[in-house]
Amino acid sequence: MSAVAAEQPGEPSSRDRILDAAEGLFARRGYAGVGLRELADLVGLGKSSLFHHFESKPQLYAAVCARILARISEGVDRSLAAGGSPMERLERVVDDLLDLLAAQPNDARILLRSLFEDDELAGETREELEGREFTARIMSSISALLREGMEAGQFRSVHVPGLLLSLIGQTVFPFASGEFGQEILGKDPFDPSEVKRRKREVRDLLRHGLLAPAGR
Amino acid sequence: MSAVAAEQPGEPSSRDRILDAAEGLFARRGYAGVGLRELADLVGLGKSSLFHHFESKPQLYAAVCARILARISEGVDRSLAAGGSPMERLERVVDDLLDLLAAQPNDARILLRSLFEDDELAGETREELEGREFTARIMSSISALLREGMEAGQFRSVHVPGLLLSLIGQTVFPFASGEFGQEILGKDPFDPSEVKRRKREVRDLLRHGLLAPAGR
DNA sequence: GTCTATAGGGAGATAGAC
DNA sequence: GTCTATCTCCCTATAGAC
Repeated sequence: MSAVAAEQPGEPSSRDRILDAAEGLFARRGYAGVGLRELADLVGLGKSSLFHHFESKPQLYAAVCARILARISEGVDRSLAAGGSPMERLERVVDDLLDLLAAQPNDARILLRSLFEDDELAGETREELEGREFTARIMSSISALLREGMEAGQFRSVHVPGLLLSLIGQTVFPFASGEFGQEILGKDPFDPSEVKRRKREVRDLLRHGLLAPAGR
Repeated sequence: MSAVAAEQPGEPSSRDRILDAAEGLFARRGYAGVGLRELADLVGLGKSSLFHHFESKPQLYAAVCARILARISEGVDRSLAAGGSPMERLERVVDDLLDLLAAQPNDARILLRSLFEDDELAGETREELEGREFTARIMSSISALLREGMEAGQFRSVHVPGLLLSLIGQTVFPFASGEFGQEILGKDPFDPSEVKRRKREVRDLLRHGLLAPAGR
């Protein structure tokens, strides 16, 4: 079903507990800021045991990123499957993505952080290739949707790649902005009422910024 | 004139050369990913000499951030000073900010990265307080502009803090997205033609997403 | 699959000569 | 204002017992 092995609900494997803990640490302090000693302590293992589950620190980081991208890619696939007009599908993708980012507080930060670390991940490990595939899949799905909406005349003519970056900035960034976002908003960006508000904001900007004049 | 001491053009001081080099390194690898040894080598100094100019690594980092925020704050002040309708001023602020981020390739990354490092900078150094003041000044200026536009009836009714985060996502994020942005766009986000395109994109989204129906 | 022990190196920071 | 030398600590990773 998924590229990540299916797991029965029960007690999570050591591998999964390591991934969970690493995700939180990497989100807070970034790749270089996390020590394997700290991670091992958090999981309740000896430091060396980590190397039984992952070859190296870069590979562990890539696995954390790949798992997040897999979640998002599957979410986007699900959101797009339900059908509807291009605008209906786009709004559903955005809504569901915001719900997903709100439910997984580490995702937005790790995603943005990973974009900034061009250097670290220069390898060709399985996890890294997986992550790149998921990214490509997500981007091409949404690009296709935008092009379809333009061809159907529902969207005005826009530069698709540019709009993709704008959308990421509007959806992912607020959940990664941490204390800054909290201070600006006056409340936690992850608060359900704030998530709802953001959905409305993005939707309004899309409707008035994307719909062709004929559609208004 | 400015909170940062005025400097004659001539050969830059050691302090400035350290700040310049540190800015580039922090942008590429983040706070924890940069070693002072590497920084010292890059500047052409011994590692210990850095401590003559800065008390500690966190303070150096805060100084780098404060300098960037000072540049942006001054830019925003200048952009707002010229007058015009709220929409004209908002568009000018955005245009000038995009020009500034394009001209200073490290700024966007360091700004976003610094938002993610809630932990590291818990201190109360002069540099850090300065940075927070600049941030507050920038945010309150733009917030006031948005509120003025709403009260004047030129902007539709929006949630000001939420729109602030959206604007940051649309303007700052693309310049921080590095190789990812380059791959999506098919060209360097810092390329003049792409900067021009982004100005147009943000402006179009603002015009069609912000203007009150009566203004259309 | 987890552990202890350790290798080999780099980190931030300080002391004190020049 | 820059240097060399050094302190102490932590890092990733490996070896090998259990």
